[in-house]
Amino acid sequence: MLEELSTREKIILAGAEIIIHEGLKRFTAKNIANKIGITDAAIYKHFPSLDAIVVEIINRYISRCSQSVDRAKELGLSTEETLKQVMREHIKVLEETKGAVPVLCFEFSRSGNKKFFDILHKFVEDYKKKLSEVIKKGQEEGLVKEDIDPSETAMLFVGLIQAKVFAYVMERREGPIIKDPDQLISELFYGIIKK
Amino acid sequence: MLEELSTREKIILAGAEIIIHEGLKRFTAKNIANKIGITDAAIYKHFPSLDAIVVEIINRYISRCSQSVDRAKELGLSTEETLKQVMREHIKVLEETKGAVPVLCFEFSRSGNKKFFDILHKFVEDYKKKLSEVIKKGQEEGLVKEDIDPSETAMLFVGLIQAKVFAYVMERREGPIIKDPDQLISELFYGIIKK
DNA sequence: CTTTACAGTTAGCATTTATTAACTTAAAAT
DNA sequence: ATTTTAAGTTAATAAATGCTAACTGTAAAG
Repeated sequence: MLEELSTREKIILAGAEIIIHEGLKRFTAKNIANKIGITDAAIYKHFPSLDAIVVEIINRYISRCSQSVDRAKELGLSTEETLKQVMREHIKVLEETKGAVPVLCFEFSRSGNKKFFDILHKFVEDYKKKLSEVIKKGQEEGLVKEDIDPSETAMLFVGLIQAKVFAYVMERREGPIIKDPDQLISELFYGIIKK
Repeated sequence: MLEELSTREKIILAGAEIIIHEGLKRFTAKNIANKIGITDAAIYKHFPSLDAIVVEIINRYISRCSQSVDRAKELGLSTEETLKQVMREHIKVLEETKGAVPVLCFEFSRSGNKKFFDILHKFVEDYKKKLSEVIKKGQEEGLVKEDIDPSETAMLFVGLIQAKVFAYVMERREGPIIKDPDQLISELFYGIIKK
């Protein structure tokens, strides 16, 4: 294929792949190095520490997610369509990253590592805020129920998508994580009960 | 408090607490032992390996979840109330296990560890089957929308709960994971959109 | 040409980890 | 009263891990 990738880039990709397919316990310098045909020590020519690789992986995911929300908002759609578009964009990013970052969130939000926590926390807060605004607008327009908490629901959005990754993995499926994004969105929007 | 707990029991509780509050990387014999005032070697008087502790934590959660579905079904409630009761029971188990199992699911579903994966897989399939039956009954009775897939929706149940654990962890909250279970159930049932 | 910088190597160090072995002690069983 | 067992200890081992240091080759810059 296109072997034009720099070693730095290969490290990031191999690292993400390990997290996705083998779990955090296998995210070690040796495993990453093996995967791309160098030695573990060579990793440190490109990154000061393994933590730095994780930071890079997270930051890339975060910026893509944030951008995708902004992109959806800029389309000038109705509130309902904006919300749906945001979800669709999020699902797209998730598919491409196979849900690696949720795993990282789970682990590093609790690892006592302030650096990670601050990055992840800031991201989640930012994302929640952006989404909350759309939901709040929906409430003002009489579209969304008044008794729901916008920021709670925003987190539900994010979490729900991540849970789909779990189902995907547990059912040993191949192909897309979310078969029918619009069905999922519709269930969240209109519930599962008739009328 | 009630110091009547056996060491074995303390190990399981301390282990779960470490997983939820400090992450999997800190799930080590030494950390568990420190938490309950014994040495790491003493752990092995009660469990053959650390993996065995994880298996025990997962199995307990699983059997309680399964039981709670059966219990809810036996109450002879309406389909709608049965579904709600199942969710309430599941949330109760989740709270009592402090959300450790969803975290483990995320990690071990991709760790390549066949032992863990098989346990989780069996659980998910079983749980999905039981719940699907209730949902299907709901569809036959005209309660639940026809265009939803029962087993997909069963997984949605599980996923919703995972989403809540994610939010709980990311927001560094204390206390209950799900503040208002009935609100959550209602959102799933009736959606977030008005009418 | 020579120098310098880069990107890799091998070797090694300090630490951590899971686990085991050998020993102690106190309580329960005989 | 003696033996056995359970549950703890300390000490040790082997392997893995993160990371560093010293070295090597290559290729661009001067």
